Amino acid sequence: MRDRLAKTIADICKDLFGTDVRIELTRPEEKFGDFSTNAALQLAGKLGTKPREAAEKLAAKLREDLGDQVSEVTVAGPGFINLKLSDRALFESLETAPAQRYAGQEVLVEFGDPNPFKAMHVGHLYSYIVGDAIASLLETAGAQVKRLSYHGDVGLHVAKALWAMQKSAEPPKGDIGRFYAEGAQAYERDEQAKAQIDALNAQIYANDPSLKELYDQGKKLSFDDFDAILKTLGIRTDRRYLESESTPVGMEMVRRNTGKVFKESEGAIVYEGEKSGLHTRVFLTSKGLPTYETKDLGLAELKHKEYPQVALSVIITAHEQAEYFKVMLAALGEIQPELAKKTKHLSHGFVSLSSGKMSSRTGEVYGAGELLADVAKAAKKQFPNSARDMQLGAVKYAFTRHRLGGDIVYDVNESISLEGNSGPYLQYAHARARSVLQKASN
RNA sequence: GCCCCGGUAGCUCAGCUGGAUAGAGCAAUGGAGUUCUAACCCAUAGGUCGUAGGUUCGAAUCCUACCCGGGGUACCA
Repeated sequence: MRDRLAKTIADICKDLFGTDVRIELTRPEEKFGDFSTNAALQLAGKLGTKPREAAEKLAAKLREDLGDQVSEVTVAGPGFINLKLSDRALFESLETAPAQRYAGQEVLVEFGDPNPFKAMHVGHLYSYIVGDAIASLLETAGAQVKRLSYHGDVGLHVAKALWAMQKSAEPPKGDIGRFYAEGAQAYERDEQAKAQIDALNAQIYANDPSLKELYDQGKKLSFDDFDAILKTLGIRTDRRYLESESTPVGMEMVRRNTGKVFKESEGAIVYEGEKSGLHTRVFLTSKGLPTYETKDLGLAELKHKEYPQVALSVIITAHEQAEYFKVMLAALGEIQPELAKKTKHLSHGFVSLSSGKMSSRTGEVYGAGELLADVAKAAKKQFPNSARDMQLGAVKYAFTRHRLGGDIVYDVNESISLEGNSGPYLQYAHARARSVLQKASN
C-alpha cells in the first residue's frame, strides 16, 4: 500500500514538474490523515517555487489519479499533503501480505549464548527474547531462519564450577550456578583455591580423562537447565555451537594468516585494528593460547561451512562486546571479505530491575529462571487464573518494547498490568476485538 | 587519555535518513458510566528535548565542543 502510493506520487511529480523526488510517506498525527508526504516541500526547494502552490497542484492530480484509493487529499501547514485512505483501501491493505524482502533466502541469527557451568541470567534472557523476535521478524520477511547459539564449554569459568563440584559431598544436581558462584568466590579470596582452580583449568584444556565424568555431568546439568527455560519461553535453537568446536578452526585461520593479517607483537599474535580506526586486540596469547576473538573467527568459518548460502548472518550480544566485534569483523574482513560483509552484529544494553533486585542471597546474578518464577508469582497473586501465555507475553513485550541500544529497566508489576503499555494489555485487546467480531458475524 | 552507546514530562519510554502546536503509558488532579470479557471514557496539569555554539527557510533530529551515566580500551570472556 505504502510503496504503491509512494510510486504514484513520484510518477506524478515527474510528470508535473519534471523532477525526481524521493518520496517520504510518513504516518502523521491521526487528525491529519493516514499518510503524509513532504514532496511539495522538497520540490519547492529544488525548483524555487512556493511550496503551497506545488502542493495544491500535486494534490489536485492525486485526487484524480488515486480515485477510490483515498477519501481525502488535503494540503496543510507549510505544504504537506495529507492522504486519508478509503475504507476499501484500508480493507485491501489488511489482506496484503507483508513484503517478502528475504523471500527464500537463508538467514542466520545467533543469540542467547549462555555459558554452561554458569547460571543463565537476565542479560541472557534479554538476548534470547530480542534475538528470537528478530528471527521471527526475518521469517515474516520470508527468510529461512536458522536460530543459533554459541557456548563457552572450556575456560576458567568451567574450572571454577568443577572445583566446587569436586568439593561437594553430594552428587551434583539442580542449580549449577551455585557451584560456579562458590568457585568464583574462592578464586578471589583463597590463594590455595586459586592455585587448585588454575591447575584444574590446565587439566580441562588438556582433556584430562579423569575429569570427564564430572565435566559431562555438569555440562548436561547446564544444558538441561537452559532447555527448561527455553521451553518455558517457547524459543527453539536449531544449532548449538561450542567453543571446543570453533577453537581449532579459529587457530588454524590465525596461523594461516599470521604475517599477512595478523602480526607478532610482544610474543603474542595480534590484529592491529588501528588501521581501520579501531584498536589492537590479541588473538593468540604469548603462551600460544587462543582468545575469544580467535574462537569467534572459527565460529564464523564453521557457520559458513554449514550454511554456505546465507544472505545475512546476525549476531546479537550485550553492548560490552560491541567494539570487540568491530575488531573481530575487521580481521574477518581481511580473510573472508564477502562473509564479513554479510555478518551484522547487533547489541543491546543491560537489564536492571525497578525493584533494585540484581543479585540473590548468594551473590550470584539474578537468574533468568528466577525472574520467570517471580513474574509467575506476581501474576498469580493479581490474577489467580492468569495463563502461562499472559506471563510470557508480559515478559517478552517488556523486553522488546524498547529500541535496541540503551539499558532497560524491567518492572514486574508494570509488565503484567492489564492497563497501559504492556503485553497483557495487547493480548486482552486482541481477545476483546475478536469477541466483538465474532458476535457481529453471528 | 582515546573509542562506542545513552541523557526527551515525576517514572518507563516513542520520536532522531531535519519539517506542521514535541507524543504514549503509568503516576497526579477533577469528572462520567455498572459491564456485549470496560481492551475503560472525558477533562486538567506536567517538558530549558543534558549544556553552549554552528549549519538551515526550518533542528529533539545534522556538525563541533563540553557536562553527566554506562561500556570498552593487548594476552579474561
